[in-house]
Amino acid sequence: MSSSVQRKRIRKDPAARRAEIVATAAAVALAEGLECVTLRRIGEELAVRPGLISHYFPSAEELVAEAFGNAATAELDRLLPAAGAGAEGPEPGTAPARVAPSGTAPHGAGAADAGPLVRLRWFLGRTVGEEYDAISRLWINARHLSRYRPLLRERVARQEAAWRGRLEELIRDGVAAGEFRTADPLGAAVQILVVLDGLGVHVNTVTPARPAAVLRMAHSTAERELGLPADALGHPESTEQSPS
Amino acid sequence: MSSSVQRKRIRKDPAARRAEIVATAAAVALAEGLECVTLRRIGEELAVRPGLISHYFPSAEELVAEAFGNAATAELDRLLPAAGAGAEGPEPGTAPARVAPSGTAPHGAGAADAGPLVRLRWFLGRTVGEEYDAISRLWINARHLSRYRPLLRERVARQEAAWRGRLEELIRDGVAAGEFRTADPLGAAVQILVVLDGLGVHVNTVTPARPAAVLRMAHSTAERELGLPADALGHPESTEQSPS
DNA sequence: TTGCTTATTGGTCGCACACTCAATAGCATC
DNA sequence: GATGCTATTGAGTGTGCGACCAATAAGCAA
Repeated sequence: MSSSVQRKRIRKDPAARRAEIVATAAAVALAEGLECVTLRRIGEELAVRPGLISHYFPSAEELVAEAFGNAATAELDRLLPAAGAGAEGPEPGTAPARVAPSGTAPHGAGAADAGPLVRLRWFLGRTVGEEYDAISRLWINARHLSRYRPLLRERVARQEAAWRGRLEELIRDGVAAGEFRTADPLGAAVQILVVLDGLGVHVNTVTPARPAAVLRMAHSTAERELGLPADALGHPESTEQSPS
Repeated sequence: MSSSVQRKRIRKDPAARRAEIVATAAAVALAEGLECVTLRRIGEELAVRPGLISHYFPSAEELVAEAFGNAATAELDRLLPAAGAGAEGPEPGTAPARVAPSGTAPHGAGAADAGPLVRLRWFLGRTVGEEYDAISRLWINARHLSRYRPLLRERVARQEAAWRGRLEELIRDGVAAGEFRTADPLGAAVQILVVLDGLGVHVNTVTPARPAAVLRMAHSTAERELGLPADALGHPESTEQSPS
């Protein structure tokens, strides 16, 4: 009954099909790496011929860049939602397709309507642990591949700017609310991100267990740069549920 | 006179040939990336058939891992020479072939016989600027590729340990000499390296100019962790010759 | 000089990739 | 129900890769 391949063509709306392709590519990129985003792979994933993918993306590199941009944007929105971005969502229907946020909705401590300090603590708490590993892997992947792929390089630069901007905005909010104290919100944001990058590069390697001081580097950098008392941002493990 | 290909076989000592292959692979890895280390590419570089390369390296992955290890070791020795490693060199002739250190011999400020503080300042001074970019690129490359290549992953872990150990040793020397003050030399070393990694991941992307505070992050981390006064380690650009 | 070991060649195979393009068939519209 | 647009297929091209192996010749030893 199921031995013959399905020959039935499913003809879809170009915009919807394109969105579907991008979403699939983003998922593959996040889970397996950008080099697995190939015409064949994505075509197979969607039960569609490779030629169709190249119909929507004349060059494969475009798809790869789009996949990265999509995945990174989704993760940024999940980890560091823009202030005031509640459940309503801006411009429903108009927004380009994005990979579905994996499970954990930012409802509660990380919600965009909480205070800057709480939001920052929540963000930093999410940047340690296995949950963040896939994102670290994606960034390393993209940063390396940027060496050879101009289009991807540009997308990486744009995402960098987005993450930097989002964090800077959070810091400005905190300064305005009197929770943070810094003369250079952008500089503080960059420093925190540099430390996060440095902490994240080891995901693909087996690294000896790190002391708490190292695991807390992003936290202590933020505390120092934002004029917060030590431990104001919590400990990496204390924000999470207790390990089984 | 030179139209016909050279058919003359040059038969070399296996050890020498192997060393030659590794050195070439390391150079290609450093200059163009680990994915350019292929049987064909290295064979062409040495005017030799690809089959010969696989004769010495049954799996291509082994060669890639070896190339990385070789390049990284050479760079470590150049940037952070082991204390007491002067011109004599340990066990001459026995050491495996390494890519030739590129020009700048560590004679002077960075020499292994200088004091720990001077050596550290020299090292940090070398980690900013275009000179270090190739090394940053290599590390990102290797860290990403480690995701798919177990042999390389292990080599990366070994190199990480080597860099960490070398820096820790330098710090211990400094503590013993009364120049540094820390209760946890290893922790300090790791923190400095994390910051360096974080600063280095952007080499393949166009990034907006960074403020001095960011460029000095490794310096200030070291000063903080080693109980040094601010600016004790100099400024990134002041250690170098003046730009033209 | 002769012989022998083995470093080196030349060729082949299978695989995965991006890219091209004429032919085909869904599906909305009339 | 017929028609036309176009999303989708199928088939084929060329490239580069690692791996494999029998044949060959370089250079050392007898």
